[in-house]
Amino acid sequence: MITTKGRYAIRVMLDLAENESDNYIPLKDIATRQDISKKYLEIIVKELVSGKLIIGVSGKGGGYRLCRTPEEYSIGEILELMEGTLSPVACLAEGENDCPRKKQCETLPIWEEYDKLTRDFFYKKKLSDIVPT
Amino acid sequence: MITTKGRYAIRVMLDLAENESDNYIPLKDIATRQDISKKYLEIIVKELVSGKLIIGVSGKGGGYRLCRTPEEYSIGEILELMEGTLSPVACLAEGENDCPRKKQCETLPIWEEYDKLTRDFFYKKKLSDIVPT
DNA sequence: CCTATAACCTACTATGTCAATAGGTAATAA
DNA sequence: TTATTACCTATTGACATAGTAGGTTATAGG
Repeated sequence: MITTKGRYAIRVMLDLAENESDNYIPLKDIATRQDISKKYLEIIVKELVSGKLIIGVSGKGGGYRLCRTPEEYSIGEILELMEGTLSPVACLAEGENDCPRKKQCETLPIWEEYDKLTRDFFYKKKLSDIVPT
Repeated sequence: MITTKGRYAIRVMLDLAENESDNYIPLKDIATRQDISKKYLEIIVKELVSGKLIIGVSGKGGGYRLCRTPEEYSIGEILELMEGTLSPVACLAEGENDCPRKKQCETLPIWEEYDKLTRDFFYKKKLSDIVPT
């Protein structure tokens, strides 16, 4: 299940997209607009920064800013960064391909199919598809 | 994320479908064939029984048996029974429709779309689609 | 230089879920 | 009466989630 971290991250990215300008946007403003604890958002934006999805600048006049246009962000990459994996089943998540029953497993094809469905859906969906025009 | 309970439940159902006969199938046999702890499977089949997906009979010669044909079981209903919900996001799970931001939430449509995608996928997929013919 | 503002950093914690295990009781057929 | 089987209650270790708390560093403007 998609957690608050992933969902909040998308809302942060959206907020940045909607309030784009020459200035950096302070987290305080995002927290207020989105009605999410600033402290908790700190954890989330930190990961967005280290994942190179946004840029953060300290000090007065600082804040956060997107480093690409909204069309160039897929929801999938945001979610994958925050959740660690987009896989809806453990046996398909990265680094866990060691199931001894893999060859004989009759259910694996379903999970693979669903996994692909999920990936396609979220990678095709762009940030710009959500921003109101 | 789909848990072992859901995944094991499908394997149990499949095992029952593949080994269908006039006799009831003891859990011990399923556990051996599927290589899953019998103790853990007890929890799972218990829920399958109370959810009316299978029938259990105690005593010698007892065991479990499907109560419909494999064509009549959707993977979705098995998963939904075991996981509690099929919703991939908390805000859409049953009984949690109390998000105060619902009306203004820009991300809700994505979750709804993904939710529908997931439901359609798993409810269209039948147990008989997996059983080797 | 000083101060306000803002990001950044480390640590902690309550709660809950997951994936089992343990040990027993009740039902049924031969 | 005995072997077999489902059924029942309780417990547990490990881990993840959703935060909180409090401090340090960087930067712009006066």
